[in-house]
Amino acid sequence: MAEMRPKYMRIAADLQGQIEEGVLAPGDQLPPEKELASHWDVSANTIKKAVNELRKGGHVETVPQKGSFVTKPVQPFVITLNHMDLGEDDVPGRGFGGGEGKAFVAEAKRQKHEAHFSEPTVEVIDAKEAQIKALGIPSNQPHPQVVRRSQERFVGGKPNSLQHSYFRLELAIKAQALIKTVDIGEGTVAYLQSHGHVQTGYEDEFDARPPTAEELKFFGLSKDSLAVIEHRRTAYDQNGEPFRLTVTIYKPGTNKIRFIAGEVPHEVWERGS
Amino acid sequence: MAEMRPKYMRIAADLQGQIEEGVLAPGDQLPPEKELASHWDVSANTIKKAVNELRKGGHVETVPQKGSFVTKPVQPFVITLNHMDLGEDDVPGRGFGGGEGKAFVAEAKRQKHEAHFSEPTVEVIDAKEAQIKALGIPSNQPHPQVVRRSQERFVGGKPNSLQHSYFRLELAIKAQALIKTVDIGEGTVAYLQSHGHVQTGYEDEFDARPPTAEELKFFGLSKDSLAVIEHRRTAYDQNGEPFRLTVTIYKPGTNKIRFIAGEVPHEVWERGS
DNA sequence: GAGTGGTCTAGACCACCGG
DNA sequence: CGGTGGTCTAGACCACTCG
Repeated sequence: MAEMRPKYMRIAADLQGQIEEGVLAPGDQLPPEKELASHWDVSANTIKKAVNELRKGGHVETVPQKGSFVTKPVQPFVITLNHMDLGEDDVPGRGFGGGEGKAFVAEAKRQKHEAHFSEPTVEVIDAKEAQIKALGIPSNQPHPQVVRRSQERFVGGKPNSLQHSYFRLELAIKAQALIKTVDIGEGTVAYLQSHGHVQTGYEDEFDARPPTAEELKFFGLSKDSLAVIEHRRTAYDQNGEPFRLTVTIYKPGTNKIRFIAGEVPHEVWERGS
Repeated sequence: MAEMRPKYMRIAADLQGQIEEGVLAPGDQLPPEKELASHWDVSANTIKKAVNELRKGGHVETVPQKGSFVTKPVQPFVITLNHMDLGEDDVPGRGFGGGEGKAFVAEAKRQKHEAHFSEPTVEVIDAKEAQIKALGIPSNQPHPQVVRRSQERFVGGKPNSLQHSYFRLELAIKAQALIKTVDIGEGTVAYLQSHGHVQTGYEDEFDARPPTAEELKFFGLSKDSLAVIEHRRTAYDQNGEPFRLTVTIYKPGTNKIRFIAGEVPHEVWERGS
């Protein structure tokens, strides 16, 4: 018989089976690694590799020095990225375009989730290559700097996503609310429109990557967890100039990120409500 | 002084520095793990953890029993998902909507990439929950089955993405090309339109998850590599019925997945050309 | 057959958490 | 304080690839 799969894979599969059958219920703490090791009569490192597999699959979350816990299934928060926010089709309930602050809370409420967000932190930082390119900053500028507004967003009391918006320095001088550490209630789109930049289009990009240390801390996870999803939106104004770069980091599983095109049934829009 | 970061993190950072400075050039093989271990005077496991970090960051790719190699930077293949494929706006060069076969090769060519794809493999399989839901199969149906068409896609001779399309069994009986193991030259959208299903809209969803064993094999990677990006498109016809589910698996880094809304400058559309 | 990474052991010490 | 997971060692054997 032999079972040529590595031990740690077998143990991971065993544990996953126990989770699926409810022997280990959502929220339960796994037995300590030492106990698991003696149960299967393997060394501690082998158990670590097994638990690692479960972590990568999103079945458990490990908090260092406390324990590993079976992930609670959550009603995912549906994030519809192509809100009809470019003109007349601004129908309530048709997505919120990943907007700042209040738009986020309103959309969560519609989906019967409680949500809140931190006050933004604002910094002027040296621009990185990606930000220079996205914002179309001329390359002859010696030490390009940008304004970064960051917010932490929570759904159901738990960390949901991190959002960073980048603006050219000149823009923040014209539109000073950008450098205040206060949420822009009307939304940045409306606010910047009143300062001469109408958002007429945007380009969205998606990537998956391992979380940074900061992100791990925010999401409360240990190393070797899931990858995060990075969504970058470059917004263009009526002159075809990029004027905002918004980067949002999501933990997979708790969010459902989608885009809708053309005609789809009403129920599809309403999903998640 | 002390440097309290774990050794494996320091070593990973060292190696990454060597890659960035060109000491280790793209395509180069890393020294064998044993050699690295003696160089830093640490045990083999510590080196493994260090190399692991690089793998997760996409800086090296490891082929078991051969070695670890510095990732070659690639001109990413730009995949614009909201091709104007819903009507009159079908402008060449404006994305290919993740289409099957020939559309994929044509888009690659426009971006000056060589591309090819495998003949599709076609199977009738027991439908999984996600497929039943997406295709709107009635829940009173006892043993729901679906047709799955799968293609492997290559760019520049290297594995690029895996695409699986799912259809209801009844549809494949009406539209028999779906169950032939031959690429549908005109594209499934056009083909199914001539069989009474006009694609009038779609819903796209994104996720990140660890690769399955099959995907690891296809991409030629070892375990503990990057997460993959999963893109699911549910297509709706003129009656608001879902009639196709297409799931595409991308390796991050080699592809740039994007969505465009509203008016953006021409250069944006042309990026990647 | 030599070289590679993958798995595994049986220990050890540490840092952080909670009561 | 005891309990937890995180790091680390110094070995071992295996499976696979390639010349």
